[in-house]
Amino acid sequence: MQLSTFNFYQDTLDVAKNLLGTFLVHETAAGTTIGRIVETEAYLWGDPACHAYRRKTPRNAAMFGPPGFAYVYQIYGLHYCVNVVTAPEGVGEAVLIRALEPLAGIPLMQERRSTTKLTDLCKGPGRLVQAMGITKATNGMGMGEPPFWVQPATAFPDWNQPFRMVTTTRIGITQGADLPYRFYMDNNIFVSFPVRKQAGEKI
DNA sequence: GCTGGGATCGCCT
DNA sequence: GGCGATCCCAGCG
Repeated sequence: MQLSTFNFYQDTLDVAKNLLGTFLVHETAAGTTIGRIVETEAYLWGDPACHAYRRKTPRNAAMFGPPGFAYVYQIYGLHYCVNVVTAPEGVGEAVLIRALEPLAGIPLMQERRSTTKLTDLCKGPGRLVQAMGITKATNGMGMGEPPFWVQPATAFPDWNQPFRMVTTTRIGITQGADLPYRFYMDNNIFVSFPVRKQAGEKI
């Protein structure tokens, strides 16, 4: 399998858009899982919803590192979410991966998630983390090479289908709630909240 | 040093 | 659709 050539050194909003259609691969002792990224959100420097907004702490330290590394954090004391760190070292920006279309290692995902329903495996940031076997130990790991990496959309031609991108506001935040920083594949059943305020749309 | 809220999910009704 | 679980840290005092 070719190694990743995904370019993490882009504007964070471009990384969020360009991650759609790429493949997230995780090799573990239990097996390899692969999912197609169908939903992302961008968190920018100076954005009040961004975990790096205030200052560097032990929790958000990975966000301040160089692009292409993982930022994993615990939310609501229970679940974990995974981000791709972007922006130069010292600048805390990242892209949250919110949903995947399960493609390989599905039995392993089903075992980890305790369900066989395909749409319950990776639909939502906490779920995909569990299905892929990502833990807090993944925090700070590189995402450009095994065992955990992003494959460009062209890596698996059979799974690389065309899609239309939808831009909306982000999920579950109060600060910066009106910013159009969420991107997902139109009409994809693995997207977590298909109906949301879209870019330029009035409520 | 205490308090409150958060980039969520699963179970209940 | 509503709620409880339960960790990290910011803000206030």
